Amino acid sequence: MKTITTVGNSTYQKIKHDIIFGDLEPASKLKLDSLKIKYSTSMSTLRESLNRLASEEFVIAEEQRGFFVAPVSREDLTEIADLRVMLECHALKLSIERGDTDWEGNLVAAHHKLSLMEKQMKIGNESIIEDWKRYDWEFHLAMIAACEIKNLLSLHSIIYQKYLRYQMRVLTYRGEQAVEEHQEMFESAIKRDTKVAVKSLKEHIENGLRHTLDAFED
Amino acid sequence: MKTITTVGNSTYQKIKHDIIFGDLEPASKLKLDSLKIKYSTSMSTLRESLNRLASEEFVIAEEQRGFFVAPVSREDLTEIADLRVMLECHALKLSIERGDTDWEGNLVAAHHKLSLMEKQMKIGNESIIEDWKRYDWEFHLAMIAACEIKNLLSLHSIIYQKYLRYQMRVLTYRGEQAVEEHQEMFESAIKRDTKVAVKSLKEHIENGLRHTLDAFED
DNA sequence: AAATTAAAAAATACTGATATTTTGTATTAT
DNA sequence: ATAATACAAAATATCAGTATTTTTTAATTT
Repeated sequence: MKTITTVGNSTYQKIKHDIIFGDLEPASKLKLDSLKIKYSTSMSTLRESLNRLASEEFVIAEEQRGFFVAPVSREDLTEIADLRVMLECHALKLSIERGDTDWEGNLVAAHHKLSLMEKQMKIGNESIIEDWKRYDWEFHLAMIAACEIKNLLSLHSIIYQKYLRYQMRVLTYRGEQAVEEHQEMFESAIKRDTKVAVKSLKEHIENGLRHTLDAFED
Repeated sequence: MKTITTVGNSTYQKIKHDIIFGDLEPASKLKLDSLKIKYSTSMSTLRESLNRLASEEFVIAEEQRGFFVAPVSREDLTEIADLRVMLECHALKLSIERGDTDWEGNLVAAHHKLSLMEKQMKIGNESIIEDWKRYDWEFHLAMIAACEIKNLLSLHSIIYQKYLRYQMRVLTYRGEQAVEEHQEMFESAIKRDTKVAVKSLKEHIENGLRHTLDAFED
């Protein structure tokens, strides 16, 4: 992404990325002086970014004691997954009911791109994990995009990213099963079979949760 | 509330209060120089607060163009109410299943205090609107407090406050009906009748939405 | 030796000032 | 008259430095 933006915004995105992809260790102290150097920005700009992240709870702010990366735990992961089921299933139901031709087109494209990535993952190309995860996000977003509820989509986006952090921690590929689940969700969405689509999505997330919990180390 | 806190945090709370209670007009420009004076704080501290509020979407931040109070609309209100139904009903179901003696005790207390306030409102004491709304919040929170899902409670808290802003805009008392709805929710929760409690809560919010939409001026 | 106190070092919270960017206004060209 | 351009004013984004608060370290007392 090469879009020009403010220093504050790009710092925010970089730190968030580093939290999600594990470069910043959960529960670790975020020392302002070090971060100032690492992200080459000034104190106030850095603090603005950290305040935004604290609102979304990627960062914990303790008054007069500074900032910490949000800790991880099995309970938190389980909560996040349950919320994702609730938000994403609700959005999916509405999206299938309301989706028009453009929605279908974008969904077909997103699914196709995700499939290509999954084929790469299958043959063991581990260098594309970040790309793969981006296409996974774009597919899930394309599924629910037509729900037309801005407030729901923005909550979902945050929850999805928190879920992603846990996936990145265990970094094991669920393989053929996840591929089949994506395929089933996709086909039933196109067929406008809301019931099957929602059921598949719920199982997809719950299977992912079990898989991630199994690999999760306290 | 007299708890000592940082300048940043109290500024954040004051601005949020002023947005919710309508002192800061929806969609209006938040000029940094004026706010700096109004809330007697410095630029960076002010900007930290605005960044937090922007994350929660009480404020809209446009890059290089500054900050605006989040606009209001009928669509937004409807979205907020629907989300509140989804989040709060889910939390209530779990809370009733998991609630212990302490939960019951706190709930009884919260309901009692809300009832007292509602009696005051009934006899036309309009000076206590902020207190009344605080007790309404404390009652709804006490209902769902035992759900034990931190992530759910924090999302709900933001959505509730957004809903509250709309209520404060129309500022008309729904009267006896809302009182009865609170009573029914309360009694069925104590009886651990999840089905009735959840149904009452859903109707309570939906009735409130209709009432607020009717009084809402574009 | 353990606990308490006091001084120091380190880190955070905050302020005032500078540098960019945007917005509004007037001038010129079509 | 309308559109495009250039200039001036206003506002935002950023930086560097000061003031508090917290944490660490060491000394003192019980």
